[in-house]
Amino acid sequence: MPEGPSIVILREEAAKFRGRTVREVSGNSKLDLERMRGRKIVALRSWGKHFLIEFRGFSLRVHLLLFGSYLIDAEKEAAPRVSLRFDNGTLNFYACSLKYIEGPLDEAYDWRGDVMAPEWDPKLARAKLKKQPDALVCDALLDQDVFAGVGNIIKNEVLFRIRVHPASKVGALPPRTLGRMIEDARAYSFQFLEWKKQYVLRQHWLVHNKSLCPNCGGKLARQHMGVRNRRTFFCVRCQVLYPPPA
DNA sequence: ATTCATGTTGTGAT
DNA sequence: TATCACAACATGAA
Repeated sequence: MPEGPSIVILREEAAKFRGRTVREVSGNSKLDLERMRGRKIVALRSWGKHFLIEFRGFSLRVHLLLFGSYLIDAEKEAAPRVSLRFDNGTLNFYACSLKYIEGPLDEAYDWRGDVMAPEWDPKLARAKLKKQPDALVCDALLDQDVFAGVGNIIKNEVLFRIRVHPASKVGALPPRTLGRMIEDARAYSFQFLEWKKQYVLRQHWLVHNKSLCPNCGGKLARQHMGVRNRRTFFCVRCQVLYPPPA
């Protein structure tokens, strides 16, 4: 579920609850869920992997983490972390992290950092990357402060699409290559969104969870890499390492 | 049956 | 004080 494009789908599916009043609330969250009862939803928004239910004065932030899920107008056996009932349906979240955001969302979030947002600002991303020249690109793409919404699948696919080795240093990328990484982080995220909506995302993976390079036919490398130590799939022949090994 | 993974936060050690 | 490594969370797919 949980990369940025999937949260956009959630936001679109939940849009029918905008303007609706919470009639019933329940769930096993430790938060004071009662706070939402009787309150009207001002907006349903998202920032990166955060799904935001905005009320007047505060918002509920839902993060699906690795295993989280949701159901609209449906239930399952597992106990919901939070269940919101409206006159026109229900919104259920399972195995997720909840948090209240106090005050206006525009003060809590910089929408320019969300790769899925209309406000996305590639120049700002470049400026942030300039401050971490020693970071590996496989870590930089997962940095939610730079690329909010990018997750491990998008990371792997983008690096293959731009033919950059995941262990490359941010500061060693030629400026045009860095520009392509920033551009493709957004472009592929929207491609991901379209494929996911059509239920054909998985079949379009080029390297993620794959064993052979679609470009040269060679065996893909698979290793846990970077300070985040996440699964990384790449082709040592087709993806260029910056700086080049000595 | 067992392992592992689209992710983040908090804790305790260094 | 700051940084780091790891545990915890929790569920379905392979």
